[in-house]
Amino acid sequence: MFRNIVAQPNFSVYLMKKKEVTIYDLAKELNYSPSTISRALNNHKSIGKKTIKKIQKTAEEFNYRPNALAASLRNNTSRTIGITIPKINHPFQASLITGIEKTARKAGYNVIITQSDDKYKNEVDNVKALYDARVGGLIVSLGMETRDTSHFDQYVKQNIPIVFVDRVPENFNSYRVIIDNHAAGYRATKHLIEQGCKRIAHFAGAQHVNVYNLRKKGYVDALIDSGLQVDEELIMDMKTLSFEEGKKATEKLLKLDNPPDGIFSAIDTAAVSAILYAKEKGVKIPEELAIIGFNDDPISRIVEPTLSTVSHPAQKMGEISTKRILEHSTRKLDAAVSEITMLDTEIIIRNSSKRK
Amino acid sequence: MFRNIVAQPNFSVYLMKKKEVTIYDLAKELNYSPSTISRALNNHKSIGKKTIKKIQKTAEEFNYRPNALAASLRNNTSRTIGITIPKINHPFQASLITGIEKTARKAGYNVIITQSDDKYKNEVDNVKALYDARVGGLIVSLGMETRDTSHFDQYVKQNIPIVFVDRVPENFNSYRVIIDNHAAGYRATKHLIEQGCKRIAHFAGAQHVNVYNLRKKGYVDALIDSGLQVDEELIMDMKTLSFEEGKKATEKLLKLDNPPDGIFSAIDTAAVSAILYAKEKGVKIPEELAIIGFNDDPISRIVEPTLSTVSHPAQKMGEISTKRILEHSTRKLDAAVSEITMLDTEIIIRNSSKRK
DNA sequence: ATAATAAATGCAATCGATTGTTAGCTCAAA
DNA sequence: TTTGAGCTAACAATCGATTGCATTTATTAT
Repeated sequence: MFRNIVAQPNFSVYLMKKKEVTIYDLAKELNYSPSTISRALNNHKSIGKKTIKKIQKTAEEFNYRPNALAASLRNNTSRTIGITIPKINHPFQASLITGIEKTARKAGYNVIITQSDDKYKNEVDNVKALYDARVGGLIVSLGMETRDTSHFDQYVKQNIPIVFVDRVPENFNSYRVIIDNHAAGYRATKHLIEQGCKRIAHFAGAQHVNVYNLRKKGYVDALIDSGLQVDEELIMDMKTLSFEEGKKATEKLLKLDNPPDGIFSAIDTAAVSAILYAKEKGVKIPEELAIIGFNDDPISRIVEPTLSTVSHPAQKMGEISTKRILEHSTRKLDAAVSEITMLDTEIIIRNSSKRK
Repeated sequence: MFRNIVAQPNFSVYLMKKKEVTIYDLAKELNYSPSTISRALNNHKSIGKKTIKKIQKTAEEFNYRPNALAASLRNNTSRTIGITIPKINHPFQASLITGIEKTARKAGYNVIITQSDDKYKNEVDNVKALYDARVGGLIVSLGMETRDTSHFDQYVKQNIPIVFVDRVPENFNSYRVIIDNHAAGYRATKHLIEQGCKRIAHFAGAQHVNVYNLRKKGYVDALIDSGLQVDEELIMDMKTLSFEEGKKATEKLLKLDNPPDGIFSAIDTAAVSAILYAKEKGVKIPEELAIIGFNDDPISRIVEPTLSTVSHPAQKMGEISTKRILEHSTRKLDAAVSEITMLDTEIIIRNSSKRK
């Protein structure tokens, strides 16, 4: 499987960690008290300008690096934000993290990341581990299995802000950063109708998850408002909206006596899968079957025909979530605040649905 | 842009953090000393069985959660791994992180993530910030701009293990987890030759970055070994191997008097871009132009024709990197060890290069 | 020159968990 | 009854930075 090459040049002495430089060392060196060193390094106003200069210069010479653990312990607040999301290597979530990390770092915060893999137990464990690390705030996108949210209670008790993003709980006072899934689902469906679709199928996700539930509601409402029938036969329930599930669903749909002429998929992956399978079966897209997805994943631009979709401002959501946490300490709110930020989505019309 | 809805139910009392439960509280409650509580919670052998039971039960009842900051401070080692990579939202790197996080969490470690965005300054800042957080180990994939590695010296001095992964420095004693880029480049090129290509172009990345340098060397060596000419005109130097760069390069190549009949791209993105552009220009793939990429990104399976590529065991690399760090404390090595783990790659032959 | 004010610095406790050393206790064998 | 093995558990120092309060020094006004 792989080769290993080991070389070990020198022993013993190096095994001991060298004593690190602390403010006490600097204090001794410069004949100041540790308090003065500490204040000088933090540019405290009660310390003289030249003193600050001198101390900071020496600190640099000595390669002094503050111990954030000690500071956090003393202050009882750490400049760390915890994240719990289902999967890091999904385009939407990776972008979400990117936005969080960038914003946090600018503010001098570190980000600890955990992934639940959509398992409830993992989520609970992660939330505990982040608490143990005494994060200053928590950003969460719920796992598929999560129905109970009591694992977050301890944060509220300690007034540690929680921001739920995208996949959020129904009943939990906290910050929320979401998109208008209902409106997005409505518009995506409406778009297909405008392109002349009369029988539109829907690839639906797990219905206890807010985003999938609302996208479906939007779909249903758009049909009703347009005077089209809602046909349960055309609503394909899926667990993960994966490539495989998308294929199976498309297969089923195409076999119907009265197959659909449009598909709104709650996730791009399944939509792309539908395109590929339908093409394989000789169905013309978009003429015979118009398709629209959700997320604007990279594959949606590459598939042929390119996939129409709903874009989800992932990085922006991460950025706003982080800002909520950074602001929290400034504002006089407790963690049980219920503040919802709803971002706009954008329908991106590409070739998989453009008939005119 | 977005709507905000704020509701604030209750004030004052909740603003103060409630005092957290500590081992001292448990000690008082149970009439034990804090030392006993601490040892009991850690299942120390010198504490009686029933005592441990009783203490752990009470801890649970009181919702006690250990303060990892305090423990780390005292022990001078934190169960935290720091990561510095260029970009989180790139498929390869997202998978790398996934592998790291999973392995670390199984061992009870947290993962702090930072991204350099391929900027040297960011990388330096991040490496410092992670040091300040007193991580127990560091996993790094170097940014494009990095040529000097002195920002890692402090880790070596403190015997904090560093694992470089994928994009690694030339001269720095540490752990390294890499793939055999030379062999991969060689085999990819050889594959095109076997398919009958006589004039093979190469999309090359920045040559001071080990992975791109070696892929190119592999390409050149394969040509030479097969008695083909190395034509500098066919080697396209690119900064980021992006979609746009791929397109421009393909444009240039197709305009040559004697255009290539094969392309080996050091990254999938540029390869996909080449496919799309060449198709648009009426060039038949793979008949007139065979293409192979590198990374096995999701888009490589979706593009038409599907892209042949070299798969990079990203999660596995993350897993192994993490294990190196976890093992480090166990083994009697200092951080200046030089241990290289080289993983195999796999050539995946899809339609963009299969002529026979 | 002197009192009064402002500026600069130091003292010592604190955050929560860990651990080497010491001390108390139980039980059994002699 | 005595003694020591074997358990249990406590004391107190430690990790490094922070900060309210006290104290010293410098500066200004009168």
